[in-house]
Amino acid sequence: MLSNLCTDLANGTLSGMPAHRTARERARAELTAAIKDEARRQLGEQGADGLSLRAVARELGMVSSALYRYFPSRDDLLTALIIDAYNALGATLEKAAAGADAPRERWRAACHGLRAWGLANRHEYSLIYGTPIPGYRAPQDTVTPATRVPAVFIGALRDAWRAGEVKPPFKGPEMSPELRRQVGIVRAQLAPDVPEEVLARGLIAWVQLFGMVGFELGGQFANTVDPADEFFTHTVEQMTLFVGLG
Amino acid sequence: MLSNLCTDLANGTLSGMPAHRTARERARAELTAAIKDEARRQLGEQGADGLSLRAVARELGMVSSALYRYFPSRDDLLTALIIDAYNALGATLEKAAAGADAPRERWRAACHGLRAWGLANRHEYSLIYGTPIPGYRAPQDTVTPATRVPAVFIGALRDAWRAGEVKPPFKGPEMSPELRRQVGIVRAQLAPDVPEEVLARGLIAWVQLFGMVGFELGGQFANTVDPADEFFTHTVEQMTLFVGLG
DNA sequence: CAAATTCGAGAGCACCGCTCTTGACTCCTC
DNA sequence: GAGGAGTCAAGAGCGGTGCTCTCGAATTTG
Repeated sequence: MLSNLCTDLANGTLSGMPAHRTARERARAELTAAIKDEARRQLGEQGADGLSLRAVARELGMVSSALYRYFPSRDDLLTALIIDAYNALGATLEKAAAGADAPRERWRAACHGLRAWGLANRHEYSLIYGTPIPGYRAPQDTVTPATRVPAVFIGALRDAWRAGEVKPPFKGPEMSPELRRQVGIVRAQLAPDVPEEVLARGLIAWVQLFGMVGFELGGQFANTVDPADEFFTHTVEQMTLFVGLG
Repeated sequence: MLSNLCTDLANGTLSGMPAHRTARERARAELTAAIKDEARRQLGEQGADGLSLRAVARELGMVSSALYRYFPSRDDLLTALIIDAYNALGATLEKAAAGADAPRERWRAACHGLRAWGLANRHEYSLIYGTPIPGYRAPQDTVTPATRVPAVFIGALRDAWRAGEVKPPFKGPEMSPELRRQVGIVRAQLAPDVPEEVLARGLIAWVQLFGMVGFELGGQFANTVDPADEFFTHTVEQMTLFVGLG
């Protein structure tokens, strides 16, 4: 349990700062970071399946068993990479959105930012949004970083609504009470003043966006709209209109 | 090469019929089927990663090396399962669509059929539409069966157009010449009379649909629209309207 | 019947995640 | 400053994986 605390500190999962009171702690923090870096490198080359603890240890010039002092299992190492990936993507989107002024431009920027990040870090993208790794259950630690990504989109939509800039182009079907309730959960947390109908459209566009990036990464567009740059841009415009941000 | 022919025959990948001239050929065909069945069983339990040639052989009471007489590698076994999955899904959707009369109802039926099949066969769904297995390249044999699935949707859209039932609810952005050309590839093959604008909307809805099923299977809807029945139905209606099939 | 082909079985290679033990090292406390 | 507590890298080892090769037996073919 003391060792767990140290691991948490080294992983940066606690809000407390490094401290590094002793040389041992500093060495531990550095080695933990080196392991994650090498693991991320291997992840980028061969994907999650190709990530081998033994290979990481080999590359770092140590024996495989030594690595278990830093990450109790392969899954724990993967969890650390997942958290880092969520944070990296979240930061990227926040930055991309911050570059635009009007809410609707922030929405567009976030869409294009997501695709760009996914194409540049396809294995990390697959790690967080791809087929779940069998037998792996994401621990609670991943929830908070994961929230940063949708927050960018919902934030843009919320601000657009407040500025009176959201006008859906056609009337959709009625929402059932249960669906209203479910959408209301998100609403209560992030956008209490936006109507459920608008949030539901945003959610549809959100899913469409991730479907598109997933299809492109999976090569499902082969022989049709591949390369997908034009289709992506066109679809973002269509879905932006659909949401009412056009 | 002769053995390849026999394998192809046993797999049913050639259009020729069994023949079974000798007892050996019959035994080979039966064992090949048994291997695929057991592999499919294990796939359904633990996913593609959990599929082990040794475990399949063990379960069938044979030695692992004997299995290589039937499938030259694990990837070949996976390929056979992929082809079967495409065909099973394709047949399911064709049947679901055939149950409806009006084209727009066939479209809806295909949407709901896809989700139902994906939920009932999640690992097979992931095999064909999930994150690509690293290092695995789908051979040409998978292309034709894969085409059956989109053909159902495009067929419904085409028939609806011919019946004059397609009316997009709002004018979208202009399509670039390059995007027109890309969409035109699909158009030329399956729906030569449907305008590119309509096909592009259909493609957007298509991607949205797979994004939704993928999100649901991946548990991405947790704590929001989960269970996703209501959201799925609502979104299908929205996207059906978006395409102009409403 | 004899030759050619196909088959199951076994041994073996290199890799994997993970566990346990051992001996050396560092740190904290008396 | 010396000891004990805690931490560390290393090694051996377990059971698992995909895959290759060889060998003798069975079956099909001529």
